[in-house]
Amino acid sequence: MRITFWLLDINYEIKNNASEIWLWGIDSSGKRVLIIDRNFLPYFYALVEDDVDPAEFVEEIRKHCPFVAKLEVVECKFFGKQVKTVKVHCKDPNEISKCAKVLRKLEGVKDCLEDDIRYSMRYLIDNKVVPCGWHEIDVTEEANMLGVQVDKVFEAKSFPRLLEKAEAPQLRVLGFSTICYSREGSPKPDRNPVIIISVATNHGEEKQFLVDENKNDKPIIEAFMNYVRNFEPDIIVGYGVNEQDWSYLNERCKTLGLRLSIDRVETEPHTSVYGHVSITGRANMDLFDFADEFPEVKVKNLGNLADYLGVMKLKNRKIVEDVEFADYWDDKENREILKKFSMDNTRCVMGVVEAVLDFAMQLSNLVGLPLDHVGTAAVGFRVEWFLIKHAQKIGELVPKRIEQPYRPYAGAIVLNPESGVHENVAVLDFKSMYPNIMITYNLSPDTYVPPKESTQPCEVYEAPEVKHRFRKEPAGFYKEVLSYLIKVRDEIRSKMKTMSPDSADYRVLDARQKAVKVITNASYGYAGWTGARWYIKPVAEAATAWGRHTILNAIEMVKNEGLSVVYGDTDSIFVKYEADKIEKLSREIEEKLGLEIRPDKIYVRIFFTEAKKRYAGLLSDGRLDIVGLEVIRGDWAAVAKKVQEKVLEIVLREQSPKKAAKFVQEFISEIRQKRVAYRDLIIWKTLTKPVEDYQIKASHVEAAKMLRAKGWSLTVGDKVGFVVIVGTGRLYERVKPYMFATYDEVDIEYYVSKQVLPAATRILESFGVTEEQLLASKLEEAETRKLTDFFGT
DNA sequence: GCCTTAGAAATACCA
DNA sequence: ACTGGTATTTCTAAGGCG
Repeated sequence: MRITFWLLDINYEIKNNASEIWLWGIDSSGKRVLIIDRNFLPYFYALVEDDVDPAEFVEEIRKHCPFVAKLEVVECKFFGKQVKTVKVHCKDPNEISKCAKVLRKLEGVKDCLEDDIRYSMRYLIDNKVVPCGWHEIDVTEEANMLGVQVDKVFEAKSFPRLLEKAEAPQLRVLGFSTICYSREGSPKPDRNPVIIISVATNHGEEKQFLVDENKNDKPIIEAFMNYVRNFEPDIIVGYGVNEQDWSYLNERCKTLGLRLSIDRVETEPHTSVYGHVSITGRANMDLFDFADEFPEVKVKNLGNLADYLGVMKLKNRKIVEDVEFADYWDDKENREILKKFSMDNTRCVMGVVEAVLDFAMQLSNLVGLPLDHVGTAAVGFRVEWFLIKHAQKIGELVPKRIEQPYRPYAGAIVLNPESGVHENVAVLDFKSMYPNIMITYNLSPDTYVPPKESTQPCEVYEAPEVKHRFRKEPAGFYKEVLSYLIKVRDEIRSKMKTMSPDSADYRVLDARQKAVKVITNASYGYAGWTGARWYIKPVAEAATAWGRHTILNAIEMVKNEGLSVVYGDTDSIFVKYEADKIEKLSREIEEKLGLEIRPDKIYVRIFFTEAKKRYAGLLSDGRLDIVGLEVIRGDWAAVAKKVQEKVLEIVLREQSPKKAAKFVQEFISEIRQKRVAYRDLIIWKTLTKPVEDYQIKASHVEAAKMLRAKGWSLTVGDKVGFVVIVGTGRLYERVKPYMFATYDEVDIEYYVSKQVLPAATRILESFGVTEEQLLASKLEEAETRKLTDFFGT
């Protein structure tokens, strides 16, 4: 019989020394199915020396690895060159690395390749099976002997065939969040109970599991497990669950003599590659992994993300800090607040997952990593899996990951801005500059010509400055991949133009084009990453060299046309706007340099500081665009950011530096009267390494140490929020974690002189306003007159 | 021992 | 744990001075 299914999760099992692929999916009628494929052998490649005949060598291999299941002589490409290999199949995936290790030492074997590709990924790639995609397959039904939690179990009788259909089936989504009770810092699963588990489903159910007065959490964890098993979710989602909740629940269950069983086969959640927690038969999603998609959110916590995405209708909901959980639980009235806080967290989870699920599924589908892997995989690995998928298609062997030494190379050009205010400035942008350079000049690991090799000049593209050479023919690996991505994205976007933005199809396509964009844009960075399997420094170095060449040529052409260039960075040129000239120029540049350039933004008015990468402009649609300045930095107190934003508003919209200066004076007066919110004084900084590893004393590290002294554990990547308090000595001697300090302790003058003033001055000094003038009280007649004298009345 | 200062460390941004 | 280019603040140690 033939069925169609949408792939949710994949794992493998070893039964009697043989391997089985388990495909978890949803069929076209909405049934949950498990399809077991027993017909796929794991394998790797043995690359043989040039003087060895692989056909004869097969016997030699069998002698050394008697347990191999099958040997095959195969012609492949490796970095574009034809190579002879023996494809070595084993019955048991665990034997792959052992066998490869033996063969590597064997004379006549150059190397073994692809022994580091996991069996389940091998299956997906070789059979063109894609997660979050529809397939059809011939199957026979078999008895559900293991009591697996699905409607039907099948045995595969063919390999799956990919279908076009893009839309996902109706999935069952369950979100949850937990609250633990601890009086001595971070909760420890061996002694601190889980007191609240809040659950919600996409069927609109909400449920809260609360401990009794003895804080006995065994019953609630059991009840939670039962709830999950009854609801049978396809996706379980939370925030920070890979690092926190799952391991805590697992450990806690051990302490309580329970088994955490929430999957479809009665095994415990287990940590897998990239640190994601795998729940067999379901997709475990950690929304924290998608927080990076929203760079505007500086402190990446659930509440901030939900607020940014506008998913919680309730504004000003009470936020309970971790340090307060125990106190809130112990207080009758506050306990209600804590309960609501927990339930709201789960509601936030449901809201955020709604906002990112389409994207996550499309990313999974595009790069080929299962939904639960793709979030935790770093950008480099997402790109790499996409490349591996393509390599298989064209018979290119996947290189091993080799630890490479870091060798820096030159990057892009940034022009010095013409500081001050300019009217009518257009930005000419090269479209996807690096990917298009890589396509145009065929920059790729398999087209690179090493310096030793000689070529005819007409055979190769030679990069300016660095002189790296790349064959013009045939099309390189990167060129093919990138051309495909760019083409697909253009197709999607033109299709979207014909659709209603409210339709479900539109949303899916939008998620798809975003996923494609992410992978396209990361490809240059991948090429220059020493950890990449296909790392070839000259590829990245040539891309930036062509980039510099291109932008410098374009600037030259702009100037020759009589237009003035006021700024430029990497792939953009800011010019005084003259509509007809710019249209003509774009065409000429495109023609001459072979790369697409187009006017992107148009600023009615733009302000440049003296510094590069820091400016603000008023767009023709009325929006204010702020770049690089304190307003958009996450490591400045909100007071400074708010003041600077307002100053920019006044300066750019009303063109009145005087009014802006007056505003700053008044704001400083407000701060000094402590009339600004305490939370606006918090400064957040990231711990980029373990606390002990810092070479110098830093304020956020000192604050982290204080938190640690009270039992709160912090890890690399955590943001530490602190305030500056009154006292003497260095700054790092005058900070406290914000939840440990009171408003009375705060050193207001620090915020005036080191936060608000610098942020305001950064803008206003260009207009002749000095710090002294900003500090002068508006009531002081003399100072006001100074300002008036300066600007006139 | 105190003060100034140049350079390193640290962070977060732009493209 | 994708790249290089850049701005900025704070810390730290060296050097000058008394």
